[in-house]
Amino acid sequence: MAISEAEAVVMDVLWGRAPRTAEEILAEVGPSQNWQEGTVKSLLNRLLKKNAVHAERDGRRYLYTPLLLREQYVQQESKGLLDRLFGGRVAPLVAHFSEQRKLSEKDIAELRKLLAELDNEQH
Amino acid sequence: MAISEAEAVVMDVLWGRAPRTAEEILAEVGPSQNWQEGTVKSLLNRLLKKNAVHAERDGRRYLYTPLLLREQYVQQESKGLLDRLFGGRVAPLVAHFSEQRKLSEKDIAELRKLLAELDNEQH
DNA sequence: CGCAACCATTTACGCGTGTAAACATAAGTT
DNA sequence: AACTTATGTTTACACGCGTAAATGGTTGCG
Repeated sequence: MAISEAEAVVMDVLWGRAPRTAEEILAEVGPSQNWQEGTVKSLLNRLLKKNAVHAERDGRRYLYTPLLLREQYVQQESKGLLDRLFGGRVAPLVAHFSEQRKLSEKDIAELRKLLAELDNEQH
Repeated sequence: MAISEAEAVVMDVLWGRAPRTAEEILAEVGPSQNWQEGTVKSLLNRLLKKNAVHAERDGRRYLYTPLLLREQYVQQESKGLLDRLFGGRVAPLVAHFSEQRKLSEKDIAELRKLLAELDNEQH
């Protein structure tokens, strides 16, 4: 089962640093998200059921560690979008942003560099 | 309210050609999706409520036309992903696909061309 | 030992979604 | 006029999600 958006927020905290306690997660995420403790606990439990995190007892509390890797998650999400909207091809996606003028100077510079590197690997 | 994935499938048909009757939509989408008539009707009604499509009576049936443009939808979806996963920047997204070896030769060629064009516009 | 504090687990509830059955209505046919 | 057919509208239902209250267990303190 896919992990939901709220769950991904919790994962983000764990991807930043792990292991973490529920309390720490709440501290980091509570302000921006306005979540109560119970909310975070529920999300953690759902993530446990989905095998996206692991919990290890540490005295009276648990330490949570991500099992699902950020790379995997990003991969799934981006591939989904790419397939649904751009026929699975990257260039049309970039073209889309280009038309939308959403390419910054920095983006362009980095893309150039990226292509140059691909060129080098080539032979 | 955002339009859901199943709803987007219906929109896709309408983006391909419009106006269309419910029957035509079902004919195009039923085989791949295994949907019954009622399902398509429900989705159309929800899209109506969301003002994503317009329905015009034509005798005993309706002709459905998209109001939400494909460009708008693609824009929302891609921006959402970009912001959530890549800090709103395009280059990291492409880098991600590059690392994943998801750039085809064709992609690379097109990206090169795109950058060249951007270069021309520049001055 | 009994109670308070601290965490976690369970339960809850309204909402959107995917899917469809049931119902309504109008028009064509006999 | 009654019956059938074609279409759309309403209602339904299970499930995941966002959010949190209620409940339960364990540990430290008086």
